[in-house]
Amino acid sequence: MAAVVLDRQSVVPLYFQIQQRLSEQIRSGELKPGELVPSEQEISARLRVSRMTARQALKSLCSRGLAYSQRGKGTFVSRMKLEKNFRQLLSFSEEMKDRGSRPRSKVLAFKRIHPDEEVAEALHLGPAEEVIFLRRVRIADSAPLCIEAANLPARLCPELLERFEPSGSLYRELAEHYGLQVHMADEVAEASVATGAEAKLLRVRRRSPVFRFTRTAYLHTGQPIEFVESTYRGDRCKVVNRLTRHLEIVS
Amino acid sequence: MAAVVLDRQSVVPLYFQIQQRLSEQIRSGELKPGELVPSEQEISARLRVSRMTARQALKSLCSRGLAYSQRGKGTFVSRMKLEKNFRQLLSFSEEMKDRGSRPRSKVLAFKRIHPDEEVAEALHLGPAEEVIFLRRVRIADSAPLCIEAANLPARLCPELLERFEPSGSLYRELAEHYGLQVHMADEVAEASVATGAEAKLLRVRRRSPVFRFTRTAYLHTGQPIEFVESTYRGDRCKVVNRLTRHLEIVS
DNA sequence: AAGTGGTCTAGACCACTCG
DNA sequence: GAGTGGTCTAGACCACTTG
Repeated sequence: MAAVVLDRQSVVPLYFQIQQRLSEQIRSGELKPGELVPSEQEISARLRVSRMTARQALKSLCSRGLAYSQRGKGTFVSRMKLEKNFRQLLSFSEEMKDRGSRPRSKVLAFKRIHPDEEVAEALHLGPAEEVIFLRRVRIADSAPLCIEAANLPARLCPELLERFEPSGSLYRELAEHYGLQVHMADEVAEASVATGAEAKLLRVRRRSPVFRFTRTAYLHTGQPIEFVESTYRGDRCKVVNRLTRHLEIVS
Repeated sequence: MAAVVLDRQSVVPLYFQIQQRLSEQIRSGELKPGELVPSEQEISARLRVSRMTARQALKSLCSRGLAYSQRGKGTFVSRMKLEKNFRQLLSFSEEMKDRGSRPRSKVLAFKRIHPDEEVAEALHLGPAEEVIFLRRVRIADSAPLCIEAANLPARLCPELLERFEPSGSLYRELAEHYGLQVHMADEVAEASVATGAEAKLLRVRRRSPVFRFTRTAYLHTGQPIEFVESTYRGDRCKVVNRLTRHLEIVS
Protein backbone atom coordinates (compact mmCIF):
# COMPACT_ATOMS: atom_id res chain seq x y z
CA MET A 1 0.00 0.00 0.00
CA ALA A 2 3.02 2.23 -0.55
CA ALA A 3 3.26 5.11 -2.98
CA VAL A 4 2.04 3.01 -5.89
CA VAL A 5 -0.36 4.90 -8.07
CA LEU A 6 -3.55 3.85 -9.77
CA ASP A 7 -4.13 3.99 -13.48
CA ARG A 8 -7.00 6.40 -13.72
CA GLN A 9 -7.19 6.15 -17.51
CA SER A 10 -7.57 2.39 -17.47
CA VAL A 11 -10.84 0.69 -18.31
CA VAL A 12 -10.25 -1.40 -15.18
CA PRO A 13 -12.30 0.16 -12.37
CA LEU A 14 -10.34 1.76 -9.55
CA TYR A 15 -11.88 -0.42 -6.85
CA PHE A 16 -10.87 -3.47 -8.85
CA GLN A 17 -7.29 -2.28 -9.24
CA ILE A 18 -7.16 -1.80 -5.46
CA GLN A 19 -8.70 -5.20 -4.76
CA GLN A 20 -6.23 -6.88 -7.09
CA ARG A 21 -3.31 -5.20 -5.38
CA LEU A 22 -4.51 -6.32 -1.96
CA SER A 23 -5.16 -9.86 -3.24
CA GLU A 24 -1.62 -9.92 -4.56
CA GLN A 25 -0.23 -8.83 -1.20
CA ILE A 26 -2.19 -11.56 0.54
CA ARG A 27 -1.09 -14.22 -1.91
CA SER A 28 2.54 -13.18 -1.71
CA GLY A 29 2.47 -13.26 2.10
CA GLU A 30 3.12 -9.54 2.45
CA LEU A 31 -0.20 -9.46 4.28
CA LYS A 32 -0.45 -12.49 6.56
CA PRO A 33 -3.55 -14.37 7.79
CA GLY A 34 -5.14 -12.60 10.77
CA GLU A 35 -3.41 -9.30 10.02
CA LEU A 36 -5.23 -6.02 9.49
CA VAL A 37 -5.86 -4.96 5.93
CA PRO A 38 -5.53 -1.17 5.41
CA SER A 39 -8.75 0.52 6.54
CA GLU A 40 -11.20 2.27 4.26
CA GLN A 41 -9.97 5.65 5.46
CA GLU A 42 -6.35 4.71 4.94
CA ILE A 43 -6.89 3.48 1.39
CA SER A 44 -9.00 6.52 0.66
CA ALA A 45 -6.29 8.90 1.85
CA ARG A 46 -3.26 7.15 0.42
CA LEU A 47 -4.65 6.36 -3.00
CA ARG A 48 -6.72 9.55 -3.29
CA VAL A 49 -10.00 7.80 -3.93
CA SER A 50 -13.33 8.39 -2.23
CA ARG A 51 -14.14 6.31 0.79
CA MET A 52 -16.94 4.56 -1.10
CA THR A 53 -14.45 3.32 -3.67
CA ALA A 54 -12.06 2.09 -1.00
CA ARG A 55 -15.01 0.43 0.65
CA GLN A 56 -16.04 -1.29 -2.57
CA ALA A 57 -12.53 -2.66 -2.95
CA LEU A 58 -12.61 -4.15 0.56
CA LYS A 59 -16.09 -5.61 0.05
CA SER A 60 -14.94 -7.20 -3.15
CA LEU A 61 -11.98 -8.68 -1.26
CA CYS A 62 -14.31 -10.07 1.40
CA SER A 63 -16.72 -11.55 -1.11
CA ARG A 64 -13.80 -13.47 -2.60
CA GLY A 65 -13.15 -14.98 0.82
CA LEU A 66 -9.72 -13.41 1.22
CA ALA A 67 -10.71 -11.18 4.14
CA TYR A 68 -13.49 -10.45 6.59
CA SER A 69 -14.70 -7.27 8.24
CA GLN A 70 -15.57 -6.57 11.87
CA ARG A 71 -17.47 -3.44 12.78
CA GLY A 72 -15.38 -1.15 14.91
CA LYS A 73 -12.28 -3.29 14.59
CA GLY A 74 -11.23 -3.43 11.00
CA THR A 75 -10.80 -5.75 8.05
CA PHE A 76 -8.60 -8.81 8.52
CA VAL A 77 -6.89 -11.26 6.21
CA SER A 78 -8.85 -14.51 6.33
CA ARG A 79 -7.28 -17.44 8.14
CA MET A 80 -8.90 -20.04 5.92
CA LYS A 81 -6.72 -22.03 3.63
CA LEU A 82 -7.92 -21.12 0.20
CA GLU A 83 -7.94 -24.15 -2.03
CA LYS A 84 -7.79 -23.28 -5.64
CA ASN A 85 -11.11 -23.57 -7.44
CA PHE A 86 -12.99 -24.23 -4.30
CA ARG A 87 -16.66 -24.22 -5.16
CA GLN A 88 -16.03 -23.11 -8.66
CA LEU A 89 -17.84 -24.57 -11.60
CA LEU A 90 -15.29 -25.99 -13.98
CA SER A 91 -15.62 -28.13 -17.04
CA PHE A 92 -13.79 -31.44 -17.01
CA SER A 93 -11.13 -30.07 -19.34
CA GLU A 94 -10.52 -27.01 -17.21
CA GLU A 95 -10.41 -29.05 -14.04
CA MET A 96 -7.82 -31.43 -15.40
CA LYS A 97 -5.62 -28.65 -16.74
CA ASP A 98 -5.82 -27.06 -13.32
CA ARG A 99 -4.39 -30.18 -11.79
CA GLY A 100 -1.69 -30.40 -14.41
CA SER A 101 -3.18 -33.46 -16.13
CA ARG A 102 -3.70 -33.86 -19.83
CA PRO A 103 -7.38 -34.64 -20.29
CA ARG A 104 -8.43 -37.10 -22.98
CA SER A 105 -11.77 -38.45 -24.06
CA LYS A 106 -13.12 -41.54 -25.73
CA VAL A 107 -16.33 -40.69 -27.54
CA LEU A 108 -19.06 -43.33 -27.18
CA ALA A 109 -21.90 -41.42 -28.82
CA PHE A 110 -22.47 -38.02 -30.43
CA LYS A 111 -25.86 -37.54 -32.05
CA ARG A 112 -29.14 -35.68 -32.18
CA ILE A 113 -31.96 -37.48 -30.34
CA HIS A 114 -35.38 -37.10 -28.78
CA PRO A 115 -34.77 -36.76 -25.05
CA ASP A 116 -36.59 -38.68 -22.37
CA GLU A 117 -38.91 -36.90 -20.00
CA GLU A 118 -36.40 -36.20 -17.23
CA VAL A 119 -34.02 -34.49 -19.65
CA ALA A 120 -36.81 -32.53 -21.38
CA GLU A 121 -38.03 -31.22 -18.05
CA ALA A 122 -34.59 -30.31 -16.74
CA LEU A 123 -33.81 -28.35 -19.93
CA HIS A 124 -37.26 -26.71 -20.12
CA LEU A 125 -37.80 -28.11 -23.63
CA GLY A 126 -40.91 -27.78 -25.77
CA PRO A 127 -42.91 -30.90 -26.76
CA ALA A 128 -41.01 -32.07 -29.84
CA GLU A 129 -37.66 -30.43 -29.19
CA GLU A 130 -34.50 -32.42 -29.74
CA VAL A 131 -31.18 -32.48 -27.92
CA ILE A 132 -27.57 -33.04 -28.83
CA PHE A 133 -26.40 -36.11 -26.93
CA LEU A 134 -22.73 -36.68 -26.16
CA ARG A 135 -21.46 -39.65 -24.18
CA ARG A 136 -17.77 -39.93 -23.37
CA VAL A 137 -15.31 -41.76 -21.19
CA ARG A 138 -13.06 -39.14 -19.65
CA ILE A 139 -9.45 -40.10 -19.21
CA ALA A 140 -6.86 -38.45 -16.98
CA ASP A 141 -3.26 -39.57 -16.68
CA SER A 142 -3.85 -42.59 -18.91
CA ALA A 143 -6.62 -44.08 -16.74
CA PRO A 144 -10.40 -43.68 -16.98
CA LEU A 145 -11.90 -41.25 -14.48
CA CYS A 146 -15.56 -41.11 -15.39
CA ILE A 147 -18.34 -41.75 -17.86
CA GLU A 148 -20.22 -38.61 -18.82
CA ALA A 149 -23.47 -38.23 -20.76
CA ALA A 150 -24.39 -34.66 -21.71
CA ASN A 151 -27.61 -33.33 -23.25
CA LEU A 152 -27.88 -29.85 -24.82
CA PRO A 153 -30.94 -28.17 -26.37
CA ALA A 154 -30.38 -28.52 -30.13
CA ARG A 155 -32.13 -25.18 -30.69
CA LEU A 156 -29.41 -23.30 -28.80
CA CYS A 157 -26.42 -24.79 -30.58
CA PRO A 158 -27.32 -25.49 -34.22
CA GLU A 159 -24.72 -27.35 -36.26
CA LEU A 160 -22.87 -28.44 -33.15
CA LEU A 161 -22.81 -31.96 -34.60
CA GLU A 162 -21.02 -30.77 -37.74
CA ARG A 163 -18.77 -28.23 -36.10
CA PHE A 164 -17.63 -29.64 -32.78
CA GLU A 165 -14.77 -32.08 -32.35
CA PRO A 166 -16.36 -34.24 -29.63
CA SER A 167 -13.17 -35.06 -27.77
CA GLY A 168 -12.57 -31.34 -27.07
CA SER A 169 -13.91 -28.92 -24.48
CA LEU A 170 -17.66 -28.41 -24.77
CA TYR A 171 -17.74 -25.30 -22.59
CA ARG A 172 -15.11 -23.61 -24.72
CA GLU A 173 -17.09 -24.43 -27.87
CA LEU A 174 -20.28 -23.04 -26.36
CA ALA A 175 -18.55 -19.83 -25.32
CA GLU A 176 -16.52 -19.24 -28.47
CA HIS A 177 -18.97 -20.16 -31.22
CA TYR A 178 -22.37 -19.60 -29.67
CA GLY A 179 -21.68 -16.89 -27.08
CA LEU A 180 -23.21 -19.15 -24.42
CA GLN A 181 -21.56 -18.57 -21.06
CA VAL A 182 -22.29 -21.17 -18.43
CA HIS A 183 -22.93 -19.26 -15.25
CA MET A 184 -23.98 -21.76 -12.61
CA ALA A 185 -25.12 -25.32 -12.13
CA ASP A 186 -27.11 -27.43 -9.73
CA GLU A 187 -25.55 -30.75 -8.97
CA VAL A 188 -26.76 -33.82 -7.10
CA ALA A 189 -24.25 -36.44 -5.99
CA GLU A 190 -25.07 -39.98 -4.89
CA ALA A 191 -22.89 -42.77 -3.57
CA SER A 192 -23.31 -46.03 -5.42
CA VAL A 193 -21.45 -49.01 -6.86
CA ALA A 194 -20.43 -49.71 -10.44
CA THR A 195 -22.59 -51.86 -12.71
CA GLY A 196 -20.88 -54.47 -14.86
CA ALA A 197 -20.93 -52.24 -17.95
CA GLU A 198 -19.60 -49.24 -16.05
CA ALA A 199 -16.90 -51.31 -14.38
CA LYS A 200 -15.64 -52.38 -17.79
CA LEU A 201 -15.48 -48.83 -19.16
CA LEU A 202 -13.87 -47.48 -15.98
CA ARG A 203 -11.50 -50.46 -15.64
CA VAL A 204 -12.46 -51.27 -12.06
CA ARG A 205 -14.03 -54.29 -10.42
CA ARG A 206 -17.79 -54.68 -10.48
CA ARG A 207 -19.50 -53.14 -7.40
CA SER A 208 -16.57 -50.78 -6.79
CA PRO A 209 -17.60 -47.49 -5.13
CA VAL A 210 -18.61 -44.70 -7.53
CA PHE A 211 -20.13 -41.24 -7.41
CA ARG A 212 -23.18 -40.60 -9.57
CA PHE A 213 -23.65 -36.95 -10.48
CA THR A 214 -26.65 -35.28 -12.05
CA ARG A 215 -25.92 -31.75 -13.13
CA THR A 216 -28.02 -29.04 -14.74
CA ALA A 217 -26.08 -26.02 -15.97
CA TYR A 218 -27.61 -22.59 -16.58
CA LEU A 219 -26.84 -19.37 -18.40
CA HIS A 220 -27.00 -16.26 -16.25
CA THR A 221 -30.54 -15.65 -17.44
CA GLY A 222 -31.62 -18.96 -15.92
CA GLN A 223 -31.95 -20.71 -19.29
CA PRO A 224 -30.83 -24.35 -18.83
CA ILE A 225 -28.07 -25.16 -21.27
CA GLU A 226 -26.85 -28.61 -20.29
CA PHE A 227 -28.04 -31.69 -18.42
CA VAL A 228 -25.32 -34.19 -17.54
CA GLU A 229 -25.32 -37.58 -15.87
CA SER A 230 -21.92 -38.91 -14.93
CA THR A 231 -20.34 -41.77 -13.04
CA TYR A 232 -16.97 -41.18 -11.38
CA ARG A 233 -14.58 -43.74 -9.99
CA GLY A 234 -14.74 -43.46 -6.19
CA ASP A 235 -11.05 -44.20 -5.81
CA ARG A 236 -10.00 -41.34 -8.05
CA CYS A 237 -12.03 -38.37 -6.86
CA LYS A 238 -13.36 -36.41 -3.93
CA VAL A 239 -16.00 -33.74 -3.78
CA VAL A 240 -14.84 -30.61 -2.02
CA ASN A 241 -17.37 -28.10 -0.79
CA ARG A 242 -17.52 -24.89 1.11
CA LEU A 243 -20.71 -24.42 3.05
CA THR A 244 -21.94 -21.16 4.50
CA ARG A 245 -24.34 -20.85 7.35
CA HIS A 246 -26.40 -17.89 6.24
CA LEU A 247 -27.81 -17.27 2.81
CA GLU A 248 -28.91 -13.90 4.07
CA ILE A 249 -25.62 -12.35 3.10
CA VAL A 250 -26.38 -8.69 3.06
CA SER A 251 -24.74 -7.22 0.01
CA MET B 1 -43.69 -0.85 -5.08
CA ALA B 2 -46.81 1.24 -4.50
CA ALA B 3 -47.11 4.11 -2.07
CA VAL B 4 -45.79 2.07 0.83
CA VAL B 5 -43.44 4.07 2.97
CA LEU B 6 -40.22 3.13 4.67
CA ASP B 7 -39.62 3.29 8.38
CA ARG B 8 -36.85 5.83 8.62
CA GLN B 9 -36.65 5.58 12.41
CA SER B 10 -36.12 1.82 12.38
CA VAL B 11 -32.79 0.26 13.21
CA VAL B 12 -33.29 -1.85 10.07
CA PRO B 13 -31.32 -0.20 7.26
CA LEU B 14 -33.33 1.32 4.43
CA TYR B 15 -31.71 -0.81 1.75
CA PHE B 16 -32.60 -3.90 3.76
CA GLN B 17 -36.23 -2.85 4.13
CA ILE B 18 -36.39 -2.36 0.36
CA GLN B 19 -34.73 -5.70 -0.33
CA GLN B 20 -37.11 -7.48 2.01
CA ARG B 21 -40.10 -5.91 0.30
CA LEU B 22 -38.86 -6.99 -3.13
CA SER B 23 -38.07 -10.50 -1.84
CA GLU B 24 -41.60 -10.70 -0.49
CA GLN B 25 -43.04 -9.67 -3.87
CA ILE B 26 -40.98 -12.33 -5.61
CA ARG B 27 -41.94 -15.02 -3.16
CA SER B 28 -45.63 -14.13 -3.34
CA GLY B 29 -45.57 -14.21 -7.15
CA GLU B 30 -46.37 -10.52 -7.50
CA LEU B 31 -43.06 -10.30 -9.35
CA LYS B 32 -42.70 -13.31 -11.63
CA PRO B 33 -39.54 -15.07 -12.89
CA GLY B 34 -38.06 -13.24 -15.87
CA GLU B 35 -39.90 -10.01 -15.10
CA LEU B 36 -38.23 -6.67 -14.57
CA VAL B 37 -37.60 -5.57 -11.01
CA PRO B 38 -38.08 -1.81 -10.48
CA SER B 39 -34.94 0.01 -11.64
CA GLU B 40 -32.54 1.85 -9.38
CA GLN B 41 -33.91 5.18 -10.56
CA GLU B 42 -37.49 4.11 -10.03
CA ILE B 43 -36.88 2.91 -6.49
CA SER B 44 -34.88 6.03 -5.77
CA ALA B 45 -37.71 8.29 -6.94
CA ARG B 46 -40.67 6.43 -5.48
CA LEU B 47 -39.23 5.71 -2.08
CA ARG B 48 -37.27 8.95 -1.82
CA VAL B 49 -33.92 7.34 -1.19
CA SER B 50 -30.64 8.07 -2.89
CA ARG B 51 -29.75 6.00 -5.91
CA MET B 52 -26.88 4.37 -4.01
CA THR B 53 -29.31 3.05 -1.44
CA ALA B 54 -31.66 1.71 -4.10
CA ARG B 55 -28.65 0.17 -5.77
CA GLN B 56 -27.54 -1.51 -2.56
CA ALA B 57 -31.00 -3.02 -2.17
CA LEU B 58 -30.87 -4.50 -5.67
CA LYS B 59 -27.34 -5.82 -5.17
CA SER B 60 -28.41 -7.47 -1.97
CA LEU B 61 -31.31 -9.05 -3.85
CA CYS B 62 -28.94 -10.35 -6.53
CA SER B 63 -26.47 -11.73 -4.01
CA ARG B 64 -29.30 -13.77 -2.52
CA GLY B 65 -29.90 -15.30 -5.95
CA LEU B 66 -33.40 -13.87 -6.32
CA ALA B 67 -32.51 -11.60 -9.25
CA TYR B 68 -29.77 -10.77 -11.72
CA SER B 69 -28.69 -7.53 -13.38
CA GLN B 70 -27.87 -6.80 -17.00
CA ARG B 71 -26.10 -3.61 -17.92
CA GLY B 72 -28.25 -1.38 -20.02
CA LYS B 73 -31.30 -3.64 -19.72
CA GLY B 74 -32.34 -3.82 -16.12
CA THR B 75 -32.65 -6.17 -13.17
CA PHE B 76 -34.73 -9.31 -13.63
CA VAL B 77 -36.32 -11.83 -11.31
CA SER B 78 -34.25 -15.00 -11.44
CA ARG B 79 -35.71 -18.02 -13.21
CA MET B 80 -33.91 -20.54 -11.02
CA LYS B 81 -35.97 -22.67 -8.75
CA LEU B 82 -34.72 -21.84 -5.29
CA GLU B 83 -34.53 -24.98 -3.24
CA LYS B 84 -34.62 -24.35 0.43
CA ASN B 85 -31.29 -24.66 2.18
CA PHE B 86 -29.41 -25.07 -1.01
CA ARG B 87 -25.77 -24.73 -0.15
CA GLN B 88 -26.52 -23.79 3.37
CA LEU B 89 -24.62 -25.15 6.30
CA LEU B 90 -27.02 -26.90 8.63
CA SER B 91 -26.49 -29.08 11.63
CA PHE B 92 -27.95 -32.56 11.51
CA SER B 93 -30.74 -31.55 13.88
CA GLU B 94 -31.66 -28.50 11.82
CA GLU B 95 -31.55 -30.46 8.58
CA MET B 96 -33.89 -33.12 9.89
CA LYS B 97 -36.35 -30.61 11.27
CA ASP B 98 -36.32 -28.92 7.90
CA ARG B 99 -37.43 -32.15 6.28
CA GLY B 100 -40.07 -32.71 8.90
CA SER B 101 -38.27 -35.64 10.53
CA ARG B 102 -37.72 -36.05 14.25
CA PRO B 103 -33.98 -36.48 14.71
CA ARG B 104 -32.71 -38.89 17.34
CA SER B 105 -29.23 -39.93 18.37
CA LYS B 106 -27.58 -42.92 19.95
CA VAL B 107 -24.46 -41.79 21.79
CA LEU B 108 -21.48 -44.12 21.37
CA ALA B 109 -18.84 -41.96 23.06
CA PHE B 110 -18.62 -38.56 24.78
CA LYS B 111 -15.29 -37.81 26.40
CA ARG B 112 -12.21 -35.63 26.58
CA ILE B 113 -9.23 -37.07 24.70
CA HIS B 114 -5.86 -36.31 23.14
CA PRO B 115 -6.52 -35.91 19.43
CA ASP B 116 -4.53 -37.57 16.69
CA GLU B 117 -2.40 -35.49 14.37
CA GLU B 118 -4.99 -34.98 11.63
CA VAL B 119 -7.52 -33.57 14.10
CA ALA B 120 -4.95 -31.38 15.86
CA GLU B 121 -3.87 -29.88 12.57
CA ALA B 122 -7.41 -29.28 11.31
CA LEU B 123 -8.37 -27.50 14.54
CA HIS B 124 -5.08 -25.53 14.76
CA LEU B 125 -4.40 -26.95 18.24
CA GLY B 126 -1.33 -26.36 20.36
CA PRO B 127 1.00 -29.27 21.29
CA ALA B 128 -0.79 -30.74 24.34
CA GLU B 129 -4.30 -29.42 23.73
CA GLU B 130 -7.22 -31.74 24.23
CA VAL B 131 -10.53 -32.10 22.42
CA ILE B 132 -14.06 -33.06 23.31
CA PHE B 133 -14.91 -36.18 21.32
CA LEU B 134 -18.50 -37.10 20.54
CA ARG B 135 -19.47 -40.13 18.49
CA ARG B 136 -23.10 -40.77 17.67
CA VAL B 137 -25.37 -42.79 15.43
CA ARG B 138 -27.88 -40.38 13.96
CA ILE B 139 -31.38 -41.68 13.48
CA ALA B 140 -34.12 -40.24 11.29
CA ASP B 141 -37.59 -41.72 10.94
CA SER B 142 -36.70 -44.71 13.09
CA ALA B 143 -33.78 -45.86 10.91
CA PRO B 144 -30.05 -45.09 11.15
CA LEU B 145 -28.83 -42.44 8.73
CA CYS B 146 -25.20 -41.95 9.65
CA ILE B 147 -22.36 -42.38 12.11
CA GLU B 148 -20.82 -39.09 13.15
CA ALA B 149 -17.63 -38.43 15.11
CA ALA B 150 -17.07 -34.81 16.16
CA ASN B 151 -14.00 -33.18 17.73
CA LEU B 152 -14.08 -29.73 19.39
CA PRO B 153 -11.21 -27.79 20.97
CA ALA B 154 -11.73 -28.30 24.73
CA ARG B 155 -10.31 -24.82 25.37
CA LEU B 156 -13.22 -23.18 23.55
CA CYS B 157 -16.05 -25.01 25.29
CA PRO B 158 -15.06 -25.70 28.91
CA GLU B 159 -17.45 -27.90 30.91
CA LEU B 160 -19.19 -29.09 27.76
CA LEU B 161 -18.89 -32.63 29.11
CA GLU B 162 -20.78 -31.72 32.27
CA ARG B 163 -23.28 -29.39 30.71
CA PHE B 164 -24.28 -30.82 27.34
CA GLU B 165 -26.89 -33.53 26.86
CA PRO B 166 -25.09 -35.41 24.07
CA SER B 167 -28.20 -36.52 22.19
CA GLY B 168 -29.17 -32.87 21.58
CA SER B 169 -28.10 -30.24 19.06
CA LEU B 170 -24.42 -29.38 19.35
CA TYR B 171 -24.66 -26.20 17.27
CA ARG B 172 -27.44 -24.86 19.44
CA GLU B 173 -25.38 -25.56 22.57
CA LEU B 174 -22.35 -23.80 21.09
CA ALA B 175 -24.41 -20.75 20.17
CA GLU B 176 -26.47 -20.46 23.33
CA HIS B 177 -23.94 -21.21 26.05
CA TYR B 178 -20.63 -20.23 24.52
CA GLY B 179 -21.58 -17.56 21.99
CA LEU B 180 -19.84 -19.56 19.28
CA GLN B 181 -21.54 -19.06 15.92
CA VAL B 182 -20.54 -21.50 13.23
CA HIS B 183 -20.11 -19.44 10.10
CA MET B 184 -18.82 -21.76 7.41
CA ALA B 185 -17.34 -25.18 6.83
CA ASP B 186 -15.15 -27.01 4.39
CA GLU B 187 -16.35 -30.46 3.53
CA VAL B 188 -14.83 -33.32 1.58
CA ALA B 189 -17.05 -36.17 0.39
CA GLU B 190 -15.86 -39.56 -0.79
CA ALA B 191 -17.75 -42.52 -2.21
CA SER B 192 -17.00 -45.77 -0.45
CA VAL B 193 -18.55 -48.98 0.89
CA ALA B 194 -19.45 -49.87 4.46
CA THR B 195 -17.08 -51.84 6.68
CA GLY B 196 -18.50 -54.67 8.75
CA ALA B 197 -18.69 -52.55 11.90
CA GLU B 198 -20.32 -49.65 10.08
CA ALA B 199 -22.80 -51.93 8.36
CA LYS B 200 -23.93 -53.23 11.74
CA LEU B 201 -24.47 -49.74 13.20
CA LEU B 202 -26.22 -48.48 10.07
CA ARG B 203 -28.26 -51.69 9.64
CA VAL B 204 -27.23 -52.28 6.04
CA ARG B 205 -25.36 -55.08 4.31
CA ARG B 206 -21.57 -55.08 4.36
CA ARG B 207 -20.05 -53.30 1.32
CA SER B 208 -23.20 -51.23 0.78
CA PRO B 209 -22.53 -47.81 -0.79
CA VAL B 210 -21.80 -45.00 1.69
CA PHE B 211 -20.64 -41.39 1.68
CA ARG B 212 -17.69 -40.50 3.86
CA PHE B 213 -17.59 -36.85 4.86
CA THR B 214 -14.79 -34.92 6.48
CA ARG B 215 -15.89 -31.52 7.65
CA THR B 216 -14.07 -28.65 9.33
CA ALA B 217 -16.31 -25.88 10.65
CA TYR B 218 -15.11 -22.32 11.35
CA LEU B 219 -16.21 -19.24 13.24
CA HIS B 220 -16.34 -16.07 11.17
CA THR B 221 -12.86 -15.15 12.36
CA GLY B 222 -11.49 -18.30 10.77
CA GLN B 223 -11.00 -20.09 14.10
CA PRO B 224 -11.73 -23.82 13.55
CA ILE B 225 -14.39 -24.97 15.98
CA GLU B 226 -15.26 -28.50 14.89
CA PHE B 227 -13.76 -31.40 12.95
CA VAL B 228 -16.21 -34.13 11.99
CA GLU B 229 -15.86 -37.46 10.24
CA SER B 230 -19.10 -39.10 9.25
CA THR B 231 -20.38 -42.07 7.29
CA TYR B 232 -23.79 -41.78 5.64
CA ARG B 233 -25.92 -44.54 4.17
CA GLY B 234 -25.80 -44.12 0.39
CA ASP B 235 -29.39 -45.22 -0.02
CA ARG B 236 -30.72 -42.55 2.31
CA CYS B 237 -29.02 -39.37 1.19
CA LYS B 238 -27.90 -37.20 -1.68
CA VAL B 239 -25.55 -34.25 -1.75
CA VAL B 240 -27.04 -31.22 -3.42
CA ASN B 241 -24.78 -28.43 -4.60
CA ARG B 242 -24.97 -25.16 -6.39
CA LEU B 243 -21.83 -24.31 -8.32
CA THR B 244 -20.97 -20.91 -9.69
CA ARG B 245 -18.62 -20.29 -12.53
CA HIS B 246 -16.80 -17.21 -11.35
CA LEU B 247 -15.38 -16.60 -7.94
CA GLU B 248 -14.54 -13.11 -9.15
CA ILE B 249 -17.91 -11.85 -8.02
CA VAL B 250 -17.32 -8.17 -7.79
CA SER B 251 -18.91 -6.93 -4.61
C1' DA C 1 -11.57 10.02 22.53
C1' DA C 2 -10.03 8.05 18.39
C1' DG C 3 -10.53 4.80 14.90
C1' DT C 4 -13.30 1.48 12.57
C1' DG C 5 -16.89 -0.31 9.46
C1' DG C 6 -22.23 0.44 8.27
C1' DT C 7 -25.34 3.38 6.21
C1' DC C 8 -26.90 7.29 3.53
C1' DT C 9 -27.11 11.51 0.47
C1' DA C 10 -27.14 14.14 -4.00
C1' DG C 11 -25.02 14.71 -7.33
C1' DA C 12 -21.80 13.09 -11.74
C1' DC C 13 -20.06 10.65 -16.12
C1' DC C 14 -19.84 6.42 -18.60
C1' DA C 15 -21.02 2.20 -21.56
C1' DC C 16 -24.51 -0.43 -22.78
C1' DT C 17 -29.26 -1.77 -24.87
C1' DC C 18 -33.22 -0.83 -27.35
C1' DG C 19 -36.56 1.31 -30.19
C1' DG D 1 -32.28 9.52 -27.55
C1' DA D 2 -34.05 7.60 -23.43
C1' DG D 3 -33.37 4.37 -19.98
C1' DT D 4 -30.44 1.12 -17.70
C1' DG D 5 -26.77 -0.49 -14.59
C1' DG D 6 -21.42 0.44 -13.40
C1' DT D 7 -18.42 3.51 -11.35
C1' DC D 8 -17.01 7.50 -8.66
C1' DT D 9 -16.98 11.70 -5.60
C1' DA D 10 -17.06 14.34 -1.14
C1' DG D 11 -19.23 14.83 2.17
C1' DA D 12 -22.37 13.06 6.60
C1' DC D 13 -24.07 10.58 10.96
C1' DC D 14 -24.11 6.32 13.44
C1' DA D 15 -22.79 2.12 16.34
C1' DC D 16 -19.21 -0.35 17.66
C1' DT D 17 -14.41 -1.47 19.61
C1' DT D 18 -10.31 -0.30 21.93
C1' DG D 19 -7.12 2.20 24.76
